[in-house]
Amino acid sequence: MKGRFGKGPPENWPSHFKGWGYRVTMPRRIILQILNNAEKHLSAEEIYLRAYKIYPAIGLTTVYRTLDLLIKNGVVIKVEFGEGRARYELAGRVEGINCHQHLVCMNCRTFFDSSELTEEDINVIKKMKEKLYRKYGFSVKSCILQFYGECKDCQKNE
Amino acid sequence: MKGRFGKGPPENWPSHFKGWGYRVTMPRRIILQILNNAEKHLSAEEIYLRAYKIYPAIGLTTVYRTLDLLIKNGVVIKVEFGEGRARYELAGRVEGINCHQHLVCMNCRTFFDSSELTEEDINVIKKMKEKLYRKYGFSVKSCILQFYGECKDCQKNE
DNA sequence: ATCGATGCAAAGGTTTTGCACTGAC
DNA sequence: GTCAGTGCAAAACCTTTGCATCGAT
Repeated sequence: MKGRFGKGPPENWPSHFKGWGYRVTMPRRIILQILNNAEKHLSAEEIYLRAYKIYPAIGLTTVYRTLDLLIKNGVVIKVEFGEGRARYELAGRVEGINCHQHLVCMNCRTFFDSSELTEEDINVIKKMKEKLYRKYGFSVKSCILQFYGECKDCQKNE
Repeated sequence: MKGRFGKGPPENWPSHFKGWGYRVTMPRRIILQILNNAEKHLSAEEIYLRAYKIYPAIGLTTVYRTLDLLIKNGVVIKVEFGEGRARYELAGRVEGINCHQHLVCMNCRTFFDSSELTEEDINVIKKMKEKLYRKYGFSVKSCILQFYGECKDCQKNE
């Protein structure tokens, strides 16, 4: 199971599992489809439950293993919001970088996406990316901007 | 154990545990001291091991509970690098926001800080903060910019 | 003296591993 | 027919909880 990280996700990934040298199986097809249709960051268990409805033979183990594979190939990003479980989302490519913006309420622990990066934001991130390459030889593939604070509701109930 | 999130860390926090209405105990003093001297992001176990050398009576449970307390009071930030365990670091306040920049190698899983935010970077983050408040009523207290990619060494061995 | 804080042991929850079986190539 | 991929059960981990005891105030 060699990671091909760096090549980025092929356009038609379902069939391109093969392109990476991996076998195309039902669980893999389904997991990718679920991630593609996901309206939010899903946990491994949530992915498992959705997959189960379509293909009850699936095991949670396979979900974890497939996610690892997709992460290694740069198709999926693993995110953690301090809940004690990881969440996964498709890496959407913007300007050569996959960039996600998350808000986490430190009080009630809710979290959500805010994918509202302006052109200016993206330019700054691109500059940071270049600087990190010059300075550390580190090649940035994706980035997560996680803001912690208090959500509207929690501020009210202060 | 009421969180006082939002007030920010007092300048002389060891003695100010008391200021928050909490008792000043040996474990708390030691854990804070360890975090203060830490050269990197420490896991709960690493903190425990360091504390143990100074005060062998300490328990891992207390480490977790003290960290929760410090997080709730905005003194410590909990970070996750996808290792399956959390790490903790002191929240250094910059321009009203605690901001951290992390690099994580998706191949070898090493990670490190790059706390090199330019004035421009900080301005952009401040703008984002303001926008998030206007748009969602979300009050940003700290932010983590996590870059995922490949480190120098892993690129060589490709 | 009170009651918050602690340590231990046990529980809880997520993720990983071992192994025999299955199915994609 | 091979061997990568799978599912199950068990193991491994990290973190939290219950409870009796300790100690800061």
